[in-house]
Amino acid sequence: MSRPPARASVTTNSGALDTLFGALADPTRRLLVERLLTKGPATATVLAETTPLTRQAVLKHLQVLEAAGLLDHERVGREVRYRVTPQPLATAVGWILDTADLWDKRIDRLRRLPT
Amino acid sequence: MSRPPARASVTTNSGALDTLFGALADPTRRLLVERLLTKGPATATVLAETTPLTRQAVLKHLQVLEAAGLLDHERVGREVRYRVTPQPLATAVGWILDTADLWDKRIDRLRRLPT
DNA sequence: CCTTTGTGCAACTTAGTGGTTGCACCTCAT
DNA sequence: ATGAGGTGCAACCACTAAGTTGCACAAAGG
Repeated sequence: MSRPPARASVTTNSGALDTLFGALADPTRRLLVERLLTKGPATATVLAETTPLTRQAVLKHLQVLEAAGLLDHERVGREVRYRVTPQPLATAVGWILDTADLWDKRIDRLRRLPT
Repeated sequence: MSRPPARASVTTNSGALDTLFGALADPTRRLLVERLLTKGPATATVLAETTPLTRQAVLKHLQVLEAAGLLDHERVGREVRYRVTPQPLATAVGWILDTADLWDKRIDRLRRLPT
């Protein structure tokens, strides 16, 4: 028999947080987000100049960020300009705060235990 | 010449956030964290019973979480009990809030542009 | 002491990720 | 019309990640 490799996800309501945290897990991607926030929208080619990476690599990162909802793009002439859409960050904070809340409840429950 | 594959990270001050967000990017791991928070500390074997996964797989996840600083463990008899240490979550929120702050500044800067 | 229950470690498989290269295609300016 | 700059797509490679299996070792309890 031997249970077949179970690579499927365990939790059901997971997708969004997966891609979101996954996108933020890479330093290059966080850098790109910060870069886009401080210096404003830019194209993949321009962004690539500021990193040791190829345009293609940067582009892939931008696509990951966009899939996570953190970016969107707009075509101008022959350029494609990427821009930050930081509202999904609220989702991440949401989960973290909920989790922290669980922790608080737990502390609380422990506190009211009879010693 | 052909630039050799550059797999090194781009940003320098990255490690902690990398492992942290990376740890949170997996639904099983988030589930384990929540599980440990609601039901209290537990061993890998017990946790494995509540998932379709092997003990070994669960153990690996626990180790990833621990490497991210979200867990620690304590040996009792022949058991090893894992427990949540949620203070690194503050780090994650920290980065997100800083980033959101950049965004706010940007909005602000745009707002005070002459139209 | 011996059996049971739990942990620890290593090898292996498969899929995913981060990166490169090469080339085709579109847009703008001369 | 043609050349140059920018984008898009696909193939490919190396490494990591998520899972499995198998087995050896440690601690409790009869």
